[in-house]
Amino acid sequence: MSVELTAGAIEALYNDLGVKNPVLQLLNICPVDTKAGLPRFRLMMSDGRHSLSTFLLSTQLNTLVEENRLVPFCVCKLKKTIMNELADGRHVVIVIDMEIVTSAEDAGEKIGAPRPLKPGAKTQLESPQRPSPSSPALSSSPLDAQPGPSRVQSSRHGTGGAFVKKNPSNSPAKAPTHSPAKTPQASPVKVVPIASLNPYQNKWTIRARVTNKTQIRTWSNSRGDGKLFSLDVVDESGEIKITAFNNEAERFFPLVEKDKVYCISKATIKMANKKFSTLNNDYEMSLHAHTTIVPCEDGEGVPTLRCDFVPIAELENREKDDVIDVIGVCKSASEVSCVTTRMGKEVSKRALDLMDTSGKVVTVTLWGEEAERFDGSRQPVLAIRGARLSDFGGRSLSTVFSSTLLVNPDIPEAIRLRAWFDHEGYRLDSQSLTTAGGGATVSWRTLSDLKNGHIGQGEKAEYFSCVATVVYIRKENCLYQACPSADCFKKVTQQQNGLYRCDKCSRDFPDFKPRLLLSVNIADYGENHWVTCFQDTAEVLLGHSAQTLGQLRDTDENAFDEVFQRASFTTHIFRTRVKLETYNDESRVKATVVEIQPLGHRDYSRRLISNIRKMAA
DNA sequence: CCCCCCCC
Repeated sequence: MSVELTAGAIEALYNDLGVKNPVLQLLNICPVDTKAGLPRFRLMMSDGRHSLSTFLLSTQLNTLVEENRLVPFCVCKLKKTIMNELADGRHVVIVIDMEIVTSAEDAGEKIGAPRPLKPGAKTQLESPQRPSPSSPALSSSPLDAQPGPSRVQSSRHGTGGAFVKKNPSNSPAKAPTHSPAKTPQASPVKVVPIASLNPYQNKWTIRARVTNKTQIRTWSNSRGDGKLFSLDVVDESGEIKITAFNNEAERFFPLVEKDKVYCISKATIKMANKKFSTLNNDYEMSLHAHTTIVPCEDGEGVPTLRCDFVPIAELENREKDDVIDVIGVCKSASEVSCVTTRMGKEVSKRALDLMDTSGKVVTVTLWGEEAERFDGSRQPVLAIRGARLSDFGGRSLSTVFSSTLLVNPDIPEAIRLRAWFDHEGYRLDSQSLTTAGGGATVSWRTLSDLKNGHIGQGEKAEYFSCVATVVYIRKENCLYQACPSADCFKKVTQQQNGLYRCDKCSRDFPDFKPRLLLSVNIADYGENHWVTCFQDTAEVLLGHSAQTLGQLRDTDENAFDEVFQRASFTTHIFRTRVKLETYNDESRVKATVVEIQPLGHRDYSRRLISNIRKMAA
């Protein structure tokens, strides 16, 4: 097999001379030390004449590595690259788009006898670990962490050809030069791709489009309080989350609009906390007093959000918690409803059914303001960038904070879907991946599973159902005085003046409402365990409202006791939420009952009864 | 410097 490499392309790429779709051979690939977040890969490429090891693969191409296709000796066509000059003068070629034109097996070996292009100013003394031409080992240290002067000198291996800027005739100049490769000092700071931003460099400007903008939010915790808002921005190389706090929040909030393009410079780049962002970047940005954000006049070239849509039918084969992009016609949308989270917060939600040309439908849940604003009445095409896959009801989707909704976006996929749906899709007998009611995922367990740590050991909450019998209910402190305002369940304290103080609402009330918090010991045939029932489940278990119980306790102690007697030794299905909670380095599994379905006394088995008696004794 | 991905 004969493969033609684009001779001279390495030199051209390095010097940003503009070379179209060069064909290069991969000689080596190694991960760059990114500490956290998505892996990044550094490549050594060859054009048969020269090799260069400062190629950086943009993360959207990581799949090529994961699929084991981008391996040494494969031949690639580089369809889009961006040359980026680091603070120390080294040039990094960021590969935005490429395709593999010849596999490693087919290419078989190194083509030609490429010599390293060594324009860097480092001498051998300064850089003893520099890869030798015969052993193309790459350093896995961060590209930017190494110090180095910013001069550019001619290649030691070259034929006198130097590295120069593009000249008017668009052909490399012949005269050798030692002039700095940096742009003249008078010119503005160079626009760099988002993919090249890192904490070690501070003179940069990015030109990026805003794809998401949050409202201003306030916070208050032990470390202080303040306000903030955040943006997601994108350019052709990647994306990054930007947060503005306090003064900067006030300063920039009115200036920045979604979908517009801005030049942004002088901000802090820090590691992204992947827990809170699904954006494709290891870093995020926060603004400071010297930050500038200027609207960009010629922003047409800056892309809108790029999506990698997963067909709805394909969701069946994806993992729970995968973050995916999806597009479909919104066949139907529920009314907006209000749910109370387990933290006691009220939040709006709306469920949509999305369908695509596979004829499959999936339910997507929107939250908060997004749920309230969404108008599904005209069956719009909805694209969601970064939705999270859940296994509720089989397969369903939910938006998260970093998801972006695009309603009737002006993209080919949306236009195709619209036409398809209006012509034939609308009458198709669609099949949903999400079963109504979601019930298909009940996980039946025993209390031994809980005791032995088979469930409830993860950071994330797990749900299980078990059949168990109430052995004992703690009467002491089962009722507390809760804040009377609608959504607040915080405990109140009575003041000198007789009023009840809620610290959460920062208000005094003339009264409180009694609320239940029951510690219940339940047992099945093998084990027993303490679980907590809050208001709703406690009322089901005891058969009385918290209000009634509060009155009984204060007026008729015997009747109060009898309620607890009657609830003892009843058997139910307990749907229970378990989670490992850590307080002061000590962790324990917290089990909260979220639903109780009575089974009645008849369902005792003999073993169950004897076990329960034993444990109650 | 926050948010902790929410509900069935």
